[in-house]
Amino acid sequence: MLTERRAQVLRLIVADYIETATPVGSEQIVKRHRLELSPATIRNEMAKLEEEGYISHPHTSAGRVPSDLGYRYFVEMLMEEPNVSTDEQLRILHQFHQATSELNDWLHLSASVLAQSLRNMAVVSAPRSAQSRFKHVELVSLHDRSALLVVVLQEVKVRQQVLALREAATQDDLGRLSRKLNHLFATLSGGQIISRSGELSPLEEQIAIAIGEIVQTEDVVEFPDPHLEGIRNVLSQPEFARSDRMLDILEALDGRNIARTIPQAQVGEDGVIVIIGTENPENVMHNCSIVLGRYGGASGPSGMLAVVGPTRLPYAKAIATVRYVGSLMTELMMKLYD
Amino acid sequence: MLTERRAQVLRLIVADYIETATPVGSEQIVKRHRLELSPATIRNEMAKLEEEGYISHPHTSAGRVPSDLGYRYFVEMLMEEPNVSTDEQLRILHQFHQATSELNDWLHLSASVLAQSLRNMAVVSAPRSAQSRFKHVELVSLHDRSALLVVVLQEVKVRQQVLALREAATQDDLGRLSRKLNHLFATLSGGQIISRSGELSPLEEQIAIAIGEIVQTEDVVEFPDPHLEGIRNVLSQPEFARSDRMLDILEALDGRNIARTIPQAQVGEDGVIVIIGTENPENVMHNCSIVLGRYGGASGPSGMLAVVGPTRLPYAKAIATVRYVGSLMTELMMKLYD
DNA sequence: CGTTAGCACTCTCGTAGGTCGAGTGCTAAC
DNA sequence: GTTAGCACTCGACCTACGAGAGTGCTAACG
Repeated sequence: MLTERRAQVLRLIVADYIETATPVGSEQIVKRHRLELSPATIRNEMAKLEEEGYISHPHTSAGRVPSDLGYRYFVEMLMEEPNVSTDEQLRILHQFHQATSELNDWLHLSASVLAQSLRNMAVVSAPRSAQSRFKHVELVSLHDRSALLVVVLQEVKVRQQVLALREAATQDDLGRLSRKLNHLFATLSGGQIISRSGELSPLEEQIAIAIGEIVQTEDVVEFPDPHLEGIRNVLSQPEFARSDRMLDILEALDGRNIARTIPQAQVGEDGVIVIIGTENPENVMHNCSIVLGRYGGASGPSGMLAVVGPTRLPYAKAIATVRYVGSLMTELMMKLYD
Repeated sequence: MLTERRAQVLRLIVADYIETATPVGSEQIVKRHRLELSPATIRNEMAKLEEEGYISHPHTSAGRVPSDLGYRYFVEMLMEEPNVSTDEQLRILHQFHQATSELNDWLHLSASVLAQSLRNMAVVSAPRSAQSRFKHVELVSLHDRSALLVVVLQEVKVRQQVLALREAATQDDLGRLSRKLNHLFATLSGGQIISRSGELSPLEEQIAIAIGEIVQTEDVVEFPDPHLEGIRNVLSQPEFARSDRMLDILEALDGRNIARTIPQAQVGEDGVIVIIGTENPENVMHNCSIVLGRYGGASGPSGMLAVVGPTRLPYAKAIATVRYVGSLMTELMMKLYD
């Protein structure tokens, strides 16, 4: 536990560093904040803070930089969590009102808003249920032996696939078949659908299995259809000025493998969790932080939204904004799908 | 028109520069290719080539670098266009065989293959018709007053939208309605659908208009759903080593506004066109080249595939590979959708 | 006349040295 | 406990300099 004054010094170091991105020195700190203390005193406090691991030296004669532990302490104990300013709220609301009723559109929009607001990167995943369930199927004839299979899931996701049919079928045949399967499979899970496919005719069985597999794949994907926005914001941060650093980060994100870099921590109903630098098991993320939230009702499908940036992240604003945007998304989802 | 020998010198300069990315000097060139001439002679030829604008000096004492005009001459007159090597063909075919029958999947795959093969960036757009036409609609009830509208277009694209219904309707109502609209609107364009919506009941009209708008938006988009792959390849090229250059390029691509950067040139049936550096009207692309091809049958929906990289692009291989992958895609499309 | 050897010149790049300024840590005094 | 004073450290920036690559020019050669 830090003494009051020491904590304040830490707070100022973190705040200044987040703002300026340059190591902060003892004299700077007293000047900027008109402290009643001399730089020497601050230096003493800094020495203690460093001893305890909250800050560190890039090299002998540079100012101090918060360590991951320092950021953690800041987030946990020092930061006052602001509400999103009214201006900002209006700006965001305004953008949300332009959202169409297409799921992907507004996921994209949310990511975009977050990224812009925080001048960092944002990731938003599509909603996902604990277990996805079948809702509706439709078969559209393409040729006498091929058809487009369109599956709608309970979470209002639409999946599609072209099937080479085992036997020829007209659109009428397919219409009848769809109706039968819709009736038979309503609200079933992928596994259940597959296990019941044996009792059907060969063609029906083929289609049932295809449907079952589609429904099942949804269960495997952790963060479905992640929308990524604002990579450029992150890359233009000074910590990535060196181009090799840039490439490292891009490597981590390029391959749609963001899922790996975002730990599947449990986020409570309205909670937002913060993962700082080395707290992330993934190596490439060791100098990045993540502010992770969720949207969607307590039960039913829910999704993830996150802000990703260098550890020098404006945590307070990020947390508030993630929470705010999350709540807007929840609201919108309720309105549209429930 | 260049003399035979001068053209050969140009050819070597372009080839070497594409390979090594460093300005090529007169002595280097004779050594590497065991020419029977002295460096001095080459220098004379180089001076002429520079005078005529085919190559240039970065500074007084560096080797020569091809200009856009030089690349153009190379592509037009000097390059022997290789077939894709058999190894490469096999590698690509192998990857194509893993494609699922989902349109987006294999667009993605194609982009990925191109990017990997050429170690540059690839863009592949979804197929698009001159005018898109309605094929099938399905309404899935979500609530008594909201429904998911799923529209299938003739090009086997699926579009979706959540609708707040003007009046309450059960799934049965919606099923009947879908069947009616399917019958009524088969193979119509968006405009036609909208113009016929007046004769319908209010609810039907609402839905018809929504469908019409969905179909119409397809006509506006130039390169629908572009799949972008291999940004990292391009960014790790030495010409983008400086991080500000990287950001410039990312800016050009990040915002899904690739369409602007790729001129909508007419690409013939089996043709591949090459856009070199400043030939592109878009400023940001002034030190990039594009090798642009198309896939799809002569009539009916067709799409675009392209390789994008620095002007120092392996043109010969790029053209061959774009052509090859394009033909595979055409084939696959015929098989699946026709 | 085309080709070539010779040579002075130019420009980049890497290295080494030198100064400046910001910041630290320590000591001693208040 | 706080502070002034001070020596010290180290990166950032500038300059100088030599090495290396490459050029352009001139004059000689076949």
